[in-house]
Amino acid sequence: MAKKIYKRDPVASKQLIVDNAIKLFSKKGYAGASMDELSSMCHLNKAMVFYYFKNKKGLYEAVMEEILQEIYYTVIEENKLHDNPMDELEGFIKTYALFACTHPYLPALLLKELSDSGAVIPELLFASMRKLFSLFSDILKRGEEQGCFKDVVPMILYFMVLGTLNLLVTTKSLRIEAAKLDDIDVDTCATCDIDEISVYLIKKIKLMLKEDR
Amino acid sequence: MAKKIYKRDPVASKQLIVDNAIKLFSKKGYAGASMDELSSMCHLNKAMVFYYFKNKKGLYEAVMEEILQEIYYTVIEENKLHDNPMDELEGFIKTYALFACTHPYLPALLLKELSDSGAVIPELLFASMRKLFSLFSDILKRGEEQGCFKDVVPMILYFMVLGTLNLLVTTKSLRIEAAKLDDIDVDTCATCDIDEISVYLIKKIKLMLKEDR
Amino acid sequence: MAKKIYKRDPVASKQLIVDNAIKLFSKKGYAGASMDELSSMCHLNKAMVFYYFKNKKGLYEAVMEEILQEIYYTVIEENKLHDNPMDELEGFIKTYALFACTHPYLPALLLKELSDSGAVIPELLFASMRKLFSLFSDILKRGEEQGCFKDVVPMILYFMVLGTLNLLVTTKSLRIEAAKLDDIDVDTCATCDIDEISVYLIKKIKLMLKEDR
Amino acid sequence: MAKKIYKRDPVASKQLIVDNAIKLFSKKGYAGASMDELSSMCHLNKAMVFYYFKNKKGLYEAVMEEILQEIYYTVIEENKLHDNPMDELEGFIKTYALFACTHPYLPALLLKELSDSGAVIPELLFASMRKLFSLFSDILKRGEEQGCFKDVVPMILYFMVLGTLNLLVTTKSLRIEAAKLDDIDVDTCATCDIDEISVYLIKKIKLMLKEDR
DNA sequence: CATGAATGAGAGTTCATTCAT
DNA sequence: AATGAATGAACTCTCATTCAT
Repeated sequence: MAKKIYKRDPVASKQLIVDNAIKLFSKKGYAGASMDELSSMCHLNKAMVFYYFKNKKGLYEAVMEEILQEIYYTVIEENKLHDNPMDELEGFIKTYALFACTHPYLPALLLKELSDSGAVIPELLFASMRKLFSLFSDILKRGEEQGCFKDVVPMILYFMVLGTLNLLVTTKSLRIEAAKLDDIDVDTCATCDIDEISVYLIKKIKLMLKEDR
Repeated sequence: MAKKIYKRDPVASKQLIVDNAIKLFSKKGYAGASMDELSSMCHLNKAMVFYYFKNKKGLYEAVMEEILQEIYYTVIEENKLHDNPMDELEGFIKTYALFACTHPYLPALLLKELSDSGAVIPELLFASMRKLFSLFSDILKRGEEQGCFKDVVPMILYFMVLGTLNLLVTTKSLRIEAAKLDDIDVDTCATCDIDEISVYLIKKIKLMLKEDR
Repeated sequence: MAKKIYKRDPVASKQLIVDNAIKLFSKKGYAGASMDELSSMCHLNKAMVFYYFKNKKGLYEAVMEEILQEIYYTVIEENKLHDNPMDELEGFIKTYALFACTHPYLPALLLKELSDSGAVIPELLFASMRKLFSLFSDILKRGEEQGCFKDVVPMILYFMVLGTLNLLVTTKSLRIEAAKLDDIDVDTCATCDIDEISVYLIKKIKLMLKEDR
Repeated sequence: MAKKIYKRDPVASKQLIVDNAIKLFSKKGYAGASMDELSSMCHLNKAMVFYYFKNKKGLYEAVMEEILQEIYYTVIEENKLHDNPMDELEGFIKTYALFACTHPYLPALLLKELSDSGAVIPELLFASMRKLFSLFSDILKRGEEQGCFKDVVPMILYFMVLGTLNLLVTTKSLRIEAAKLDDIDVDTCATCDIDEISVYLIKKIKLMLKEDR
C-alpha cells in the first residue's frame, strides 16, 4: 500500500530543499524560480518548503548564507596554510577559482545579487562580501607593508579577481558555443581548464603589483 | 471626466516604454519585472506595451538590442580616434567605464544576462558580446604583433576589464553603505569617480602586458 | 509615397468586411472570432469595422441576415418552377443541398446558432427559420391534401432534411479523414458528391411519405 | 471572517467543475465560456479549475470525453437487449433520443463541435463519433444481409437520425416560442415529448428501409 | 513530518471598442 | 472614408502561501 516513501528525516529533507533551491535560484534567479518547480524537483510536497522555511525569501537567505559561508570558510582555511602575502594571494585566487568551478552556482548567484546591489538580501550579501573582502584586503595591505606589493587599491583588485573568475565560469557554455562558430584566430578559452586560467590570472596580478608604473 | 491622456505620439510612446523598461529590467531582472508596473511607470495603458511590442520577451529583446548597440557604437566610434594599440586599449577601457557609469543599467543588465549565459536572449547577447570582444581582441592581437603587448589571452583580459568595471558600477551603493560602517583603514572606493578607477585599471592592465613574467 | 491603397469605396469595403466575417464566424463561431483577425483578413483598419457596423453583434446580425436571406430567396425562386408538391419537395431538398455545398459557411453558422436556440441573435434566426419552414411546411401540407404525402409532421421532417444535409456538409473533412483510416467495409461517403446525397435523401423521404405505415 | 469554504472533497470538487463546465460549454461554446464564470458557478476559487485540469482545453476534453463515453455506453448497453437488427435500430434511436432529451447539453455540444469538424478536439470527437457510428452501421449492415433493410447508406442515415434528434432537442425553446405566435395550422411540435418524436422517426426510418424504391 | 486541497493576488495577454487626426 | 493610437475590461493561467488532515 505504501505508494510513497515517507522520508521523515527532517535534516535530510531540509538539506534536500536547500540543495535544489541552490540549483534553481542559480539557474532562474530569485524572481524566476517557482516554489512549485522547486518542490517537484525535491519530490516533496510544496507545503514542506514553507514548513522548513518561513517563505521564499527566507529560503533564499538560507541558500545564500550557506554558499557564502562555504566559500568563505574554504578560502580562509586554505589561507592558513601560507605565511606570506604572495602565497596568500596566489592561494586566494586559486581557491576561489577552483571553488567557483566546482560549485558553478556560486558565480551565477553572486553576479545576480551583485548586479543590483543585493536587492533581495542586502544585509546578508553585504556582510558576507565584506568578510571575504577583508581577508583579501588584509593580504594586499600586508604585502604592501612588506614591500612585495606596490600601488594597491584592494577594492578594485578584489572585483578584478572576482569579476574575471565569476564571468569566466558563468559564460563557459556561451564560450563553448562561440568556439564552434568562430574564426580560427579567436580564442574563447572554451577548453581552458580552471587551473590554466588561475595560473594566468595570478601571473598577471603579480605583474600588476610588482611596480608602481 | 478627463481621465484619458491622449499623447498620440507613437515614437515618444514607444521610447517611453523602452526607457522605463530599461530601468525596470535592470532593477528587477527579466522575471521580476512586471508589465503592470512598467505601464504605470509610463502612465500608459497596459495594453499599449503589447501594442508596440509583441510580448514581454520582445520588449526585453528590444531593450537589450538598444543598449548593446549603443555601447558598441560608442566604443567603436571612440576607437577610430586612435592609431596605435596602446591608445586603443586605453580608449576602450575609458569609454566602456564612462558609458557604464553614465548608463548604469548596462552593467546591471549585462551581469544578469551573463550570469546564466543569456537565458532569456541567448542569440542576441551572444552576437553582441562577440562583436565587442572582437574589437577588444583585435587591439590586443595587433599590439602583440607590434611588440607592445606580451603574453596576451584576450578572452581572460576581456572579462577582467568588463568584470571589474561592471561590478564596480553595480556595487556602488553597496560600497557607499559600507564606507559608512567600515573601519578607517579599509577603502571601498566609495567616493572614487569613474575616471580614477579607469586610470588605475589602465595602468594595471598595461603593467600586465608589458612583460612575459 | 502612396504606401497604402485607399479604396474609398464604401460599398465594396462594407461587402469585403461581410464576406470575411462570414468566413471567420463560420470557422470560429461568434465568440471565437476576433475583430482584430477580421480586419487583418480584410486588409482594412480595425476601426472600419465599427465604422460600418455598430459593434460585433451588429456585424454578426448583418452576416446572418445576408446568408439567411440568400438561402431563402434561392429556395423560393427555385420553388416557383414547380407546380406540384412532389416536385417542390424534391426541388427544396436539391436546392438546399446544392446551396449548402457551395456555401458551406451556411451549415456551419446555422448549426452553431441552432445548437443554442440562437443565443446571439434569437429574433433574427427565429424569423428566418420560420419563413423557410413555412415554405417547406406548405409543400407538405398541400401534398397531404392532394393525397400524395401521408402521415406528415412537417417540423420533424424539416429538421430531418436540414439536419442531414447540414451535418453531411460540415463533417466532410472529418469523413474524408476517416476514409483514410477506416476498414474497407465502412463507407463514410467521403467521396459522395452532393447530388448523389440529395438523390438518396429525396428517394428516402419520398418512401417515408408514401404510406402510413 | 468565515469566507473560505473548505469542502476538501477532491472527487466532489472535480465533478462539480465538470458538471458546471458541461452546462457552460453547452450554453456558450468553447470560446464563449469563461473560466471565471465557471469557477463562480462552482463557488470555487478560480485557481481550482487549473488545479484539477491542465488548462481550459484539458477541461473541455474531459467534459467531452465524459459525455461522449456516457452516450456510447448507454447506447451499447441497451443494444445488448436485442437480437435482431430491426429491434436494434429501434433501440438505438429511442435510446439516443431519450438520452439527448434528458441530457440536452449533448446535442448542444455535439452540434457545436460537428459544425466545424471538431475544431477544438478533433481526435477525441473523431474517435467517439466513429465508435457510435460503427455500432449504427453494423446494425444496418446486418439488417441488409438478413434482408430486412434495403438500400442502406449508413453514413447518411446516421446523420439523419442524429441530425433530426439533435436539432429537435436544441431548438426546443425556439419552437415553444414559435408556438405562441404562429398561426393555428403550423405545428412546431412544441409540446411533442421525445417519445412521440422517436416513435415517428422510427416509423419513418423503417419505411425508408423497407423497399428499394 | 508530510500531504493535497484551497485561496487571493497578480502575472502576461487579448478583447471589443473609441478617440483624434 | 480611413487610420493608428489608446483604453479598460476581461481573459487564461501561475504565483506564493495557508489550511485541514
